[in-house]
Formats: sequence, C-alpha cells, structure tokens
Amino acid sequence: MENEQGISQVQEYNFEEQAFIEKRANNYLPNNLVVSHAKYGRIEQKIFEFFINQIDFEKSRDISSTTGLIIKIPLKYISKHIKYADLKTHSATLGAKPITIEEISVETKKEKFTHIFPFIKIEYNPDKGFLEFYTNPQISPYLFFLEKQYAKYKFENVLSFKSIYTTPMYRLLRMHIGQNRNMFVYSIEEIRKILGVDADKYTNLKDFKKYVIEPAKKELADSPYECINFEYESTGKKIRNVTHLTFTILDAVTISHREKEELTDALKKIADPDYLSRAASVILARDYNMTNHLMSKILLDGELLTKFVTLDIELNNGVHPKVKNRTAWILTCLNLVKKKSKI
DNA sequence: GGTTAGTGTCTTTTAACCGG
DNA sequence: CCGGTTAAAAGACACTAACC
Repeated sequence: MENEQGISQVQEYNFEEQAFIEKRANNYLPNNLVVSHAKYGRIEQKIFEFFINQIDFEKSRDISSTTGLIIKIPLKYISKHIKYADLKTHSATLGAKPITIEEISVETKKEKFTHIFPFIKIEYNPDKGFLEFYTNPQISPYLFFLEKQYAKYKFENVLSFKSIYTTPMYRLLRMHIGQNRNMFVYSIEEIRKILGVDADKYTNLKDFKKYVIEPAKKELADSPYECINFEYESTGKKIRNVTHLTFTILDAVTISHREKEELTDALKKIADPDYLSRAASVILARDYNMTNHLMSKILLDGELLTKFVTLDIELNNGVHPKVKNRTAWILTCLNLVKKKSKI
C-alpha cells in the first residue's frame, strides 16, 4: 500500500521505484525526446504521458544506464481516461514501438540514429492497485540528460487532445517557447518525423496541412488549459518544391510571461551573470575548440555571452543542421573571425 | 448504436516551367 | 510574350475507426 522508494533487482539491472505524486500539473520531457521520432496512436500517447507525468527528475538526476525506473500509477487515475481493454492492447503496442533519436555525430559529423524501446515491462495489477511501468535502463541517459533543456507542458492539456498530431506539436511549441524563441523552421521531412506521420501518408503537402497541422493548430488555439496560437508558411519556391515550413508563435511572449515560474527563473539567470558565464565556460571547453583569448573574450562580454548561449542552444536542438564546424560557425556569428586585411 | 472526425481515392484547378 | 505541358494543390466524396 505504501509507495516507499526502494531498489529492487530484476535480472542484471537495478530499478529505482518512484512513489506516486498526486496532481502533477506539468510534464517535463528532454528536448532530445521532443524532437525524437515515434509513431504513437492516441491511446498510446496518453499512456506514455501518464508515465512521463510521474518521473521525478530531481530525485533521479544521477541515474545511470544500468538503472531503470519503476513508475506506478494508481488504477483509479488512469481508468478515468483509458478503458481497461484499450489499456491492455495499446500498452502492448506502446512497448513494442521504438523511439528513434537522430543526431549528428560530434566526431564524424555524420548522421546517426538510435532506436530505443522505453519499457521492458508494463504491468496492470488490481491487487496492487497500480499500473506499473518498468523502464528500459538504456533509456535513462536520454531521460536524464541534464545538459539538454526540458520542454514543460501541461499534462491535462495533453490528455484532452483528440488529434494524434496535437501532442507532439504542443510539445514542440512548448520547447521553443521555453527557449524564448517564437519563430522556427523545419524541413517537411523533419516535421513529419517529429509529428509521427507515416512516410506514405499525406504525400501531398495540402493533405499534410489539412489533416496534420490544421487540426493541431485548431486544437491548440481552442484549448481550455493553455491555448497557443501559431502561424506557418511555406518556405522555398511556391507551389512546387516547398521544402520547409516556417512557424511563428503569435503570443509567445505573453505565454512565457504568464507563467510566473518561468519568468522569475529567467530573471534570476539574467540577474546573475556568474551563472551564465560559469555554464558557458564549461560548454566552451567541452564542445568548442578555440583559444583561451577568444574564450575569455566571450565570457567577459555580456552581449557576446548571451548571444553565444542562444546560438549554442540552437545548435544543440538542430536549428542549424548544416553547420559542420561549430567553433568556426559560432565565431563568425559573433563577429570574432580575424580578418587579415584589417589591422 | 449513433455521430463525428479521420482517412483514402479520385477529379478538377492552379501556376510554374519551357520552348518557340 | 504566349500557350501548351506538367505536377502540385485543392476539392469532392465515400468509407472507416474512434468516441460518447
């Protein structure tokens, strides 16, 4: 009955059991998982969000890839939203589907992917009174990758959606809002993958807009929990060869200011220049290859520093997929490239 | 079990392209 | 500059699965 936190051993893996926390309003998902690719149905999405809702990131931040989580949801909470028969079939298909994470390798600069199955066991047991998720320990590094930021979004909102494309779109928008960005561009191919659209579906852009983006847009605009309005337009040549979609979040500023936590958090970081420069110096040393002179120049100049941090976050989240050499690119953006003709 | 939103397929319209 | 060609976009409509 009591949900004590404890360690139990199954096969060669450890599991950390997390106690159920009632009424958690927000779900947090690492940005690398926001832009990962998984084709979930509506019910699978709901089950997955119930799982995400209960992850205690603070408690488990040092978890390793040999330790999985046990997440328990009291049956009375989940039965309000998902019927037993649906839960039974769709939790099985959820467990069978991998999440695909695509990245650009730091060393070889080539594309790479990881298919990962998030759960090794999902158990429904009325005697215990819980739906239990046993995560694949291999997913722990992705769930708890602290260098990346998290998208924060409302759990109730996700449960209320009808279209399967609204949830991933909502998480994507929240990710960008969380980074104070109100405009972003994705290739058709990429946005299709993020939203989990099958390759053979909506091959016409018109159908893609009509049945994927428009329903998501409408639902988000009408949401009683948190409405987000966004526009999008085709980028590239008109009519033929539309390659990218440019999204603009209309009231991103209002949204981020409405949330007190985010606002005070942001203010704290701006007011504390040490926080920013400490974080930046770690990133500079680890991910970039430049002279100490250039590094200190960035760290000591407030304007350069904030610009650097913004660009670095964008790089980490695939906003500039074509960049091969981070150092050279970012130095050019910061106007720090030596020009021989001058001086 | 009825209603509605989502999906598949076929037809029509549109505008970029291209050769003269 | 024009008009035919072509592929994408838009429209029409029937079917189907999900939801209440």
